[in-house]
Amino acid sequence: MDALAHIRRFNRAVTRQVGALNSSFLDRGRPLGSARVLNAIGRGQGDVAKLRQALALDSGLMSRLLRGLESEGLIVVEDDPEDGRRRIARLTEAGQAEFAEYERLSDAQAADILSRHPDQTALLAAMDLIATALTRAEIEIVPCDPLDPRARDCLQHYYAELAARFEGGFDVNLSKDPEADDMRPPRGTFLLALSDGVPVGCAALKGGADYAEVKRVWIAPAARGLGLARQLMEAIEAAARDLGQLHLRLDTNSALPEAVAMYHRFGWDEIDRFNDDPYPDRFFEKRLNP
Amino acid sequence: MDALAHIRRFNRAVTRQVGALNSSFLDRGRPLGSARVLNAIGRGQGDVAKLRQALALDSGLMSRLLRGLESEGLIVVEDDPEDGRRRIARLTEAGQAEFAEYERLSDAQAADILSRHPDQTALLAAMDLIATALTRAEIEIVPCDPLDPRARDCLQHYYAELAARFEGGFDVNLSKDPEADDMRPPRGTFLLALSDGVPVGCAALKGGADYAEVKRVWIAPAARGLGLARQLMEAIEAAARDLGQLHLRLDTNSALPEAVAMYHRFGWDEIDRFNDDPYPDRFFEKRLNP
DNA sequence: GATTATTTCTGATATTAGTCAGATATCCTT
DNA sequence: AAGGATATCTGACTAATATCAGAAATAATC
Repeated sequence: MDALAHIRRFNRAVTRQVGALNSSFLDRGRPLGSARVLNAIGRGQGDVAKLRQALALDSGLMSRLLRGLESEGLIVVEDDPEDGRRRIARLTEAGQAEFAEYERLSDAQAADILSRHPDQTALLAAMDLIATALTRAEIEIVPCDPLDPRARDCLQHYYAELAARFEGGFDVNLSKDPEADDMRPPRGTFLLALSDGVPVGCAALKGGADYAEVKRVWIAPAARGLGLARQLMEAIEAAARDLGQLHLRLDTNSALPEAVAMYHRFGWDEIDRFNDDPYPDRFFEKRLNP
Repeated sequence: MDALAHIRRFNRAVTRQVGALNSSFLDRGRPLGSARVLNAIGRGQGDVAKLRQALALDSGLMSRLLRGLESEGLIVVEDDPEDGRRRIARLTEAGQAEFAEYERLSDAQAADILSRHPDQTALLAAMDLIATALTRAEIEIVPCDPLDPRARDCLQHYYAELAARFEGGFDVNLSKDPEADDMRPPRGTFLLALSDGVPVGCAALKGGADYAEVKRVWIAPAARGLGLARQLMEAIEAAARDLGQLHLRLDTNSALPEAVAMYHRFGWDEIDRFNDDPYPDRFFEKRLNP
């Protein structure tokens, strides 16, 4: 049985699924085009130009769809204060209610899919893997507060993975957990890799007097092998330069050979132990050009 | 991060994917409706009534789409000899060529998706898991020749799994490999579980003089937990009844505890060793009512 | 054999989606 | 300040999709 047969089967299965979702959307009595626009606006895509690009719509069609939603009282379209040519759409109260109904429909469908498999964790992992593969070009790296729930989410996965891979386990309380303030501007930063809003990786820069430390570099299993680590490390270095931190250090562990190999590959120099944290046994530094 | 966010992301990713596939289909200069009908016919859905149901089309629209394809010379629509009201569509030679082109387009896209992830095995496994979950209601169990490539495919997976799970490995040549003839009517049968044409499980009945043996019960990892084993075992028992084999036996191994538990659960009685095959160490039998 | 149901087909019509050309207002660059 | 680029909007048009009503042929049922 060749691989293509499996992909064809997958394509047919999800095509049906998408068709079912679309027709359930039509049950709300609005053509699919309008529904798509309404949902995109509800999801924060208010900028009409971006909206048009995201939905690949002709400007004429877009304009008419907006007029339609406007006359239904679901949206208002206002001039962009920063650019008189552009316009920005936002939901009215009625529009928000309608958007919430679409979200409810979509969530009900999602719950239904989830209920179709006994191993929901495996199903979610499979979905993540596929969604990441399909949207790999669109992973964006954004700064984020280290206490943001999405950041906490990444860190929990990170700690859990360390606990699983270190022989003696891992207790974050025994490690030198950086203060959140050290990972916020102007001292440092915390970066999140987002794929369609879902966090799939993180990395932190912890500011210090003599040097800055790179911490908490983690990539979701579903997103490994896509070159995301390089993107994150480059973003961290760029952030360090912006903050005037040109002397970087980090520590890691031999139990994470792919991390050790990665730092070597990315031009880090291995150095002697520079702290007394009980977990790391490998230490690196890198000096940046201004 | 809750599960629904992950599913929504998956939905968006595959919706885009489906959209891309659809628009690549449009590159062949035929509206999507016609293309869908042509493909359904090519995949064996010739019966116009079933076609209409499968694609959820109005009878008027269906009729016009068929006329369109007919006037393009891609299909011929003939009366159903068994029911004068019904009609049956089939591809002409030109239609088959056109259908093959669509398959090629779809395969090219499939190959492209596959190339987007470094771990293609994991990606395929994830696709299988999802496709199986989405189409679980539509798994069909069909008899099949034991030498059919799809059967060989299942058996290879089966042997590989035994090799991985038995302490000393597994060599099919040391085991009593049933002759293919014993697993064909009228002596026995070989059943395949198909999900949209892809084999996701198998089971064999090997005919014998005193009793028939159930062999080669295997479920693809992606399809486990869906109750497929019960379906297969019930189908095997039904086949045994049809063949007049009311005394069934099987052997298995303690290294496969879920199999042992399953046979107990399905009403099999554990008995003493009844053969000298080196691999099994657990033996079962079941007597069927006629 | 009459009645009812089913299947397909045709005609009429409506809605949705997609395309193109040009008008207008604004922004950007020089 | 002028010219070119960009964003939106409107009008005119085409194609595709969807819906409805009824005709014709056949099957199923009583």
